[in-house]
Amino acid sequence: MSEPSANQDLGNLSIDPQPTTLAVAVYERIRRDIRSGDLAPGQALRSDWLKSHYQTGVSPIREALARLAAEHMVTAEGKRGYRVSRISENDFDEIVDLVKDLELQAIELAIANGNDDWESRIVASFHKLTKTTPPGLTDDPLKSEERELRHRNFHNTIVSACGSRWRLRFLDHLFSHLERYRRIMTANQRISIEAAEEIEEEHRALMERVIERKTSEACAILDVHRNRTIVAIKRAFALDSQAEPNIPQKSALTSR
Amino acid sequence: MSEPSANQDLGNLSIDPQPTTLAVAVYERIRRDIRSGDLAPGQALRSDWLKSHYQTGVSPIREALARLAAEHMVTAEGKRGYRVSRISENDFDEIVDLVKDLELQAIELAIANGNDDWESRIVASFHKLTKTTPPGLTDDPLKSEERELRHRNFHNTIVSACGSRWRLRFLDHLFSHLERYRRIMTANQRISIEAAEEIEEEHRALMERVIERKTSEACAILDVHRNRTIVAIKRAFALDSQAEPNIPQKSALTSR
DNA sequence: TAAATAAAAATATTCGAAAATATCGCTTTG
DNA sequence: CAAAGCGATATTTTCGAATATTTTTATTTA
Repeated sequence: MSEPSANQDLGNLSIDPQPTTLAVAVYERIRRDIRSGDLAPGQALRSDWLKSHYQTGVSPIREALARLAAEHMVTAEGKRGYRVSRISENDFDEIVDLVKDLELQAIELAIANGNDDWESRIVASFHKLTKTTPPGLTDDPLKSEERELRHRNFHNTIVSACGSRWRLRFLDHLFSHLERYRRIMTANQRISIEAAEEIEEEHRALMERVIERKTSEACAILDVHRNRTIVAIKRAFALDSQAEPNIPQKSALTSR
Repeated sequence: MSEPSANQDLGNLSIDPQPTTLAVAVYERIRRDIRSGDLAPGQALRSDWLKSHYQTGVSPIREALARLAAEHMVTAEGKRGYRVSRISENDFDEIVDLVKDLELQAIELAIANGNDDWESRIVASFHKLTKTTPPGLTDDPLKSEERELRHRNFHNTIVSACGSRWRLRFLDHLFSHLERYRRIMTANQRISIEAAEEIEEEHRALMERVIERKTSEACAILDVHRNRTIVAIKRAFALDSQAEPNIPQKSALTSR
């Protein structure tokens, strides 16, 4: 396993240009639909519906679901099939805590180990990010999908030089869940142009501090950046529980 | 999601008495065989062989492999099937680092949150652990399998009150990989009765400090405890690389 | 001889249907 | 009336075969 300094293969972070098997392709599509909220939490995933919606046989679908179950994106229920994993404020808090733990250390390590190539990849991914419309400023699902991809990519690139594939895997995994929470809870929330610009400035500042190797300043900015989202999501949860103090558990039986 | 204080459901840590589906049963069996080293790193997993060995059709097997791939216990290779994930010293180091990070924090949280029930579960799991033969003192695969289960259970129980299912999941996941390294690298290594007793004493001391809520002392013991294994495994790696500086990559084609 | 090509074998992946299981609605019984 | 029993239906899980792909072997060609 020879490694050119700290610039290592990102592992599962890179996406197949053309997925290797149908099962993997379906897996990626379902995961995307869960992250976007298109497949809602708690929703039952009936094989017939999945078959016709994704245009395949059961085998690829069941393989995809098995993988997603291992990632806790879906939940297998005995011999009663699968459903999209439910969300909860408690679950969200746990994810946030872990991300903060793992990401802050990852940034420190990345700043310590990163090389020129890493820096240029950060600059590149930031540039791509700025070329997209922020979420809450567009209704085009394709555009917001692309935005999310680039946003995830930007943050992944920064930590990518931390030197630990396992840490990167876990982080990416947690990012995915975090993204789901953000997209579901802040769906159809508009944001102002000013707020969008402020977010962009945060990304830029983060990038600059990281490249200048100012560890503690970079961490501080990241903390602010994360907290902004967290507050928004927590507020959404608060409103939600106000509207319906007890969510009816048994529902969403007819898919979509 | 109401929770009775910190005594929460362990999630995937509890094992199904009778697995719900064939696919899950096969998944558990293959995972066990990989952890034990029975299925060696790098070994190709041919569907025909798996079918006859585990006595099922392809579907459950492929679902099991899909889950294991998500956990990085096996690796999917395009349309060329699966093989048991390879091991490397670098990978081992990463796992160890992460475990230390996550476990130390988990213990602190658990000690802060744990209640009477948690304490009694620790005592119970420790008692069960003492009733088994330490690894390296028996050749009976059934006995060492049971030992490993109880050992994992002991450590899992201690952290179980940390209040974060996600953290527990990740930890359990990492423990599994760590166990694989330990069992593969220290296979057919005998240990002395004295060493075995010393390990048992460490477990007892850890349990006692935890229950006495002496956080820093508990962490210190855990650190020593982990380092003992780490040193042993690192030594095994050193001997290995001495014997064969370059491991031939393409091998183990005819399964078992 | 070495590289390139083609046929054959081995293997993985996917499909469609059979089997097993769970769910729903209805009837019966205490 | 509530609870238990029982078909009928919906759904998941599993199998066996069909298809697609990769690997090996043999053959040809430069």
